Amino acid sequence: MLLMLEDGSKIEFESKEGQKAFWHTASHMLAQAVKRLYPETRLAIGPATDEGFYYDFDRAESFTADDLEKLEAEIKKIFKENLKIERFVLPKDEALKLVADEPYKVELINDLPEGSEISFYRQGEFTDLCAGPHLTSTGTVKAVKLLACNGSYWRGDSKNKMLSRIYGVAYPKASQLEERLLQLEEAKRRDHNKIGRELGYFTTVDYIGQGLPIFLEKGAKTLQILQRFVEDEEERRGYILTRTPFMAKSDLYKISEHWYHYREGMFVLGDEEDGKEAFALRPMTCPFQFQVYLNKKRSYRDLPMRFAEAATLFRNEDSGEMHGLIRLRQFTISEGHIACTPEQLEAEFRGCIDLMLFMMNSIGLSDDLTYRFSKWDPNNREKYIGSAEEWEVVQDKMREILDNIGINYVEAEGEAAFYGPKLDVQIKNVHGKEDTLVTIQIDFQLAARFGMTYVDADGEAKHPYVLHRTSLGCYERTLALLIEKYAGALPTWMSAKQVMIIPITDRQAEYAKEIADVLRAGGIRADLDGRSEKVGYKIREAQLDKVPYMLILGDKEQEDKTVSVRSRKDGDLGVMPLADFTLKIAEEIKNRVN
RNA sequence: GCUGGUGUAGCUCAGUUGGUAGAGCAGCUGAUUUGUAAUCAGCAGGUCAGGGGUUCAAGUCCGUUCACCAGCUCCA
Repeated sequence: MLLMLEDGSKIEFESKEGQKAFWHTASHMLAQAVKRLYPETRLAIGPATDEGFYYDFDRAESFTADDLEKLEAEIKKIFKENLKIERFVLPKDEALKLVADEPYKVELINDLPEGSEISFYRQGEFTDLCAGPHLTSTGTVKAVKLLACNGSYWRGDSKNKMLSRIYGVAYPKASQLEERLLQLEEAKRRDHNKIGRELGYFTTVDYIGQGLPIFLEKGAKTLQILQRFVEDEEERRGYILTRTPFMAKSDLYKISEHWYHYREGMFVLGDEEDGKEAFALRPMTCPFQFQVYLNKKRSYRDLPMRFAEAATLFRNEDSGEMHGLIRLRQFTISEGHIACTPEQLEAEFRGCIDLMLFMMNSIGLSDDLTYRFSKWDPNNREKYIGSAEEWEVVQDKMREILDNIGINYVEAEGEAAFYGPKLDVQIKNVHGKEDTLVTIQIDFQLAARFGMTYVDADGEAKHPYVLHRTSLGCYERTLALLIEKYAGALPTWMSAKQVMIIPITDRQAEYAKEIADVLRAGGIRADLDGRSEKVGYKIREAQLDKVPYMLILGDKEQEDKTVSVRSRKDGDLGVMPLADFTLKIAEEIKNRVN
């Protein structure tokens, strides 16, 4: 659908820019409705996003669900009024006069660089400071839905006042809105936090606490499968397995400086006041795994050294931060550190990316990833250690490697770790919210801090580079994304239960046991429902469990020593000898078919 | 941590202006022995998230703690 913009240009609604102009116009209509119904409200900002639009308001009481309905009705009036949208530009003094009653707008204008154009958009009685672009009239918007009202800080800073943010979506056709609302419903049906609980992956208990999930049979099993997969693959790739403590004396964290900079985020045990020893649960693995390196004097001939561990970490997150399996207080990461020489850095970095891609391909998430090159912020020096020159050199090296590999990344300033730049592998959850799944970091600082050295060919002691990396990411978070990707029905190779055996009557009970034994002996996770002997069959339950394969056994199958196979993916596969089925599923598991 | 919402049986939900806690599904027992989303009958299941307060009387009103959800901030 072609949209007309107020500057005379035309744009497709389906294009990203078109959608933004449309949603931005809708956000102005929301602000107009708010000013009509609640004139005492002060306006902050109201941009379009990739998903829709929002507007931040400052009002004594927050908006209720009832208010949202009224506002929706008022917006509908505004689009029926078909108000013309006009742009105009004012000099700074006149602009400030125009928005004198809107303190947030005054602040925005005062913060504009000197000499920049200050533009406004007017529709009917409503005028807003805005860079545009916008539609030509409010009549183009035909359908709107206000989705939620939440708090948000002015300018995204938690030191500032909390405002009320109203989220919404809008479309040129009612049918498009309906379609979008259906999509949102569908997303909820895939939400790992909902179906993960329903399908028996995990649960939470209020008297255990926030961010501490209980993994149920299915979740625990899948986590074990993933961990074994990672450990086997890393062993194949020359990693050295480590096993380090979950806690340490404060002394360790004083060397790493976590004690001074990350104290809030740690669970501290013991009494540090009385001169007694204080301990803390580990929030990261680095200083523990470094001790393996430090255990002996190292030569350049030892390098690269690759260490790996399924490392359980503890972070005392703020109470509002936890979310399903995405953000936890205790979690296990496929952790690893590589010590190497400068000459080995590129090959090792490439190796990390190759391993990460292998993992993501194996679990089927590789198509959903984006890459972020996280750099330091030269204007915020106190957040980072090391000199500007060192940072620039390492970042240039990292960019060069990334370009050589041909990874399509976005650069993000101020997202680096305090000791070096990162490649963050990002993924969006079912609600469109982005999180880091995997991270690979170059560290040119901590080796010196921990006294890690190697004797080089020239006899000099030197500090190695350290790569901090994960391969599969944090197991719990990755499981969450997998549950959402596959709507709870994981590929056969990582399914906690691969085959459900269903005898139709108790005459087949013995045969069913026989088949279960054969499959289990072949390493296939086959389940013979304990109640099958009594009840007959439980096909309905098996479907709900979304088992990849069901074997249905009747008199005929028993007599012919065959199985009737029903596949989750391919439906009814007919009757076949057990050996044929065993070969088929073993092949599928071996090749990790997703 | 901040803003808002939610909390009744394993699950989905009823529960009137405060007056003895209910249904369906799941579970158990018995019957049924069946070919792909619901066979029949019976039984059991609850400190209404947890303390506290108001009241003759609280699932319902007030306050508080906890947990869950959405968002902000922060992060793997």
